[in-house]
Amino acid sequence: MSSSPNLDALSQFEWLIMNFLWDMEKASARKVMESMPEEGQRAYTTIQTYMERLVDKGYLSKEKIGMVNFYTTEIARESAVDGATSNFIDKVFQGSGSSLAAYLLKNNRLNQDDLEKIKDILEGEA
Amino acid sequence: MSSSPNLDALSQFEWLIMNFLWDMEKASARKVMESMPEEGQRAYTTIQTYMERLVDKGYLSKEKIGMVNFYTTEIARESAVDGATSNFIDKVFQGSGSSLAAYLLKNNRLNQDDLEKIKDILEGEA
DNA sequence: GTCACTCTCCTACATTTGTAGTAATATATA
DNA sequence: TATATATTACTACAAATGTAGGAGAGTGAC
Repeated sequence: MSSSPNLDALSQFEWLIMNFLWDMEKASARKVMESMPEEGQRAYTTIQTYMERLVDKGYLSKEKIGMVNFYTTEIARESAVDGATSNFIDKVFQGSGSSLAAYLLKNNRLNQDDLEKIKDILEGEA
Repeated sequence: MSSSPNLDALSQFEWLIMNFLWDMEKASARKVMESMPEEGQRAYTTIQTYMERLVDKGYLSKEKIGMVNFYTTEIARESAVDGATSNFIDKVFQGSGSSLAAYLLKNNRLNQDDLEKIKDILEGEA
């Protein structure tokens, strides 16, 4: 809902957590832990620590209900995606979004369906 | 030339350095320092430290000529870009390259020229 | 009421990252 | 040759990140 206060880049694991929270709206650390995929398996307290730090960074807020903390996102997914994408393009593609786009198209990162969808978007917009 | 041994993610600043080295083929720390843009201004020894660490990580190699160290890339730009892009797509777009592509198209990250080029690519490939 | 369980809060600690100073050495110059 | 300058190698240190254990407080089952 709010605009990003300062955009610390999120780590891989922080994104895992945030993505889950953006989908769920609100969840406890336990819930987050249980939802983690293979690579996301960490000790319960590790997850807790991550989430507390995300609160410190302003990405999450917490509300205690009974004895359990529930966490909610404070930053809109769009802003986070936006910031991350900008940074990524800046550092890896030296600021050129089209280089990234060209790269995606040329490196078989998109399947036929994707290409069709993109074509549709292009037709619709241009 | 070689394939990436282990793909530590590079930081913003490390990308600045690597991008310069990929363009120059070979350069001294001083040269790298002088080439840095505004945001890349750091003490000379800071640049040195970064470069030494990139050697440790296997991204660069150094060769001493006279009393000066010259650094060369050991990892192909393509592998690095590839790894970074995969990681980025995984963490931010949950593995969906087409989501990223769609995002680029929808968020005015591409200008008219870019769009034309992309259309050309699509026509050529599909 | 007691035991087992679970949760929060606090603490800890190794590693990585960002940043740079200093000592020793080589080199160019006056 | 003495001096200023440039370079490397080494060291340092704070902050951030990854990871988790332990103490203490509720709670549910008996």
